[in-house]
Amino acid sequence: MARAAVKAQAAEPLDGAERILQILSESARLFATTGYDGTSMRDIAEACGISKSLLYHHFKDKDEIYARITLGSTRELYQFVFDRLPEGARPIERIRGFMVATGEYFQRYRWAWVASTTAFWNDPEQRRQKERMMWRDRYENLLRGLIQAAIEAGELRPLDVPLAGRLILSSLNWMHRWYKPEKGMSAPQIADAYFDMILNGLKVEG
Amino acid sequence: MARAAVKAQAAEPLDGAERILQILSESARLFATTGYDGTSMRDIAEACGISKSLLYHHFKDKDEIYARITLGSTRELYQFVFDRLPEGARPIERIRGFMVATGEYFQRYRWAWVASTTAFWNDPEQRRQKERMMWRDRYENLLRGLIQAAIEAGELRPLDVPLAGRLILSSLNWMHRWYKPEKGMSAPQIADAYFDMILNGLKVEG
DNA sequence: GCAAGGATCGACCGGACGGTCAGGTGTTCC
DNA sequence: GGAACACCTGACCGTCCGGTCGATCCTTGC
Repeated sequence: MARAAVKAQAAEPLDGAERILQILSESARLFATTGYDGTSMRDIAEACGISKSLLYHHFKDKDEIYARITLGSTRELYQFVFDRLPEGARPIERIRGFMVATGEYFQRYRWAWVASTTAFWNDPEQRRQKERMMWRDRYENLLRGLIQAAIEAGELRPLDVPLAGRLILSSLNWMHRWYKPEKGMSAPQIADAYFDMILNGLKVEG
Repeated sequence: MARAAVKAQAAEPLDGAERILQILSESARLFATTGYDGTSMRDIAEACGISKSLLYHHFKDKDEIYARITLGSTRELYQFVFDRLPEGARPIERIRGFMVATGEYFQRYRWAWVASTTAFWNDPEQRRQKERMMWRDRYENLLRGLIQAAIEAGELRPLDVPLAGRLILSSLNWMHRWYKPEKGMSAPQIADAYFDMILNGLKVEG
C-alpha cells in the first residue's frame, strides 16, 4: 500500500507522429499568442494534456520545438507560394498570385505563420536561425524577381525594386496584428485588395 | 575590521531626473532589441552601471518602466505627427506629412518606437494597456480622417478607408524589421518613397 | 553639528523556469 | 514468457527572475 500513489499513464498513448503533430500545433498557437519567452514547457504540456517529461521524450529541448515550427513554416511558405504562381501569366498577375497565395498560407497555417513572422529576438541556435533566413531570403527574392520582370515587361514603372518588395511584404506581414478571422474579408481577399491598391495606387485615375 | 566589506556607493550619484532618463533610455533599447521577457532588471541595471535595487528606488516595478516607455512614446507619436501636418495644404499632401513625420519620429526615438510598436503580448496592467491603445487609435483615426477628406476632395478614389489606412501603417510599422540607420535612405526618405508608391501605384501611368 | 531625506548598495527570498532521472505501463516480436 | 522498445509519469535539481530589506553615503537646511 505504500505504492498507492504510483499509477502512471494519464493521457492515452498516441501514435508518436500524431502526438508530435499535436505538440507542434499547440506550441505554435502558444508561441504565436504569448511569445517564445512567455510560453513555458509547462504551458505546452498542459495544453496537450500530457506531462512535461513527455515533451522531452519527443523533442530535445524547447528550442527544437520552436525551430521545427519556424523553420518548417518558412520553408513551406516558400514552396506553397512558388507552387501557386500562375505559369505563363503576365508578370503583374504573377505578383498578384504571390500576394494572394501568401494570404492563403497565412489563413491556413496562421499560428505557425505568426510564430515565424514574429521570430526576431532569440537566436539560441545560430545554425537553425541561418537556415530559416535562407528560406526567408529565397521567398523575398522570388518577389523581387517578379517585380523586376514586370518592370522589364513595361508593366511597372522603373522603381526601387527592394523597396517596392518591402512595401508589398510589409502589408502582408503586418496583417496578423489586426486580422480577425471570424469577421470581414478573408486573408486572400485582403491580399487581393492590397494588390489592387498598391499596383493601381490610391489616387484617382489619370 | 569586520566592516571592511561595507563600502556602498559605486555609481556617482546623479540628479534624479537624469538617472530616470538614463534608465528609460537604456531600457527602451533593451526592450526593443531583446523583448520584454528577454530583458531582466539585472540587464537594465548593468546597462546603467547601477545596482538593481536602485531601479526600484525610482520605479515601482518592471512594468512601470515598460509602460512609461510604450505609453509615453505612443502619446508622443500622436502629438508629434499632429503638430507636423501641413495646415491648409491639400488633403493628399497632409497624408504625405503624416507619413514623413512618422518616419522622423521613428528615426529620432527609434528604441522607444520599436518597443511600443512591438508591444503586443503581455497585458499585465490592463489600465495602462488601455490608455496606450487609446492613443494608438487616435493616431490611426487621424490618418483615416485624412484619407476620408482626400476622397471627398476627389483626390483619392473611393476606397475602403480602414484598409487603405492599414496599408499605409503597415509600411511604416514594418520598417524597424529591416531598417539599418547607418546606410541607405533615412527613415523620412523611405516614408516619402512609400508615399509615392502607394499614392501613384506601381503600375506604369495610364 | 545634527536631522531629514534622496541616492545608492549587497544580501537575500520565494517562485517559476528549462531540463533530468528512475521508473511504470503496454505492445510487439522471438 | 521475457527482452526490447516506445510511450508516459511524478519528483527533483540548479539557475535565474522580479522584488524586498536594512544599511550606508551624501547633500541640504536649520
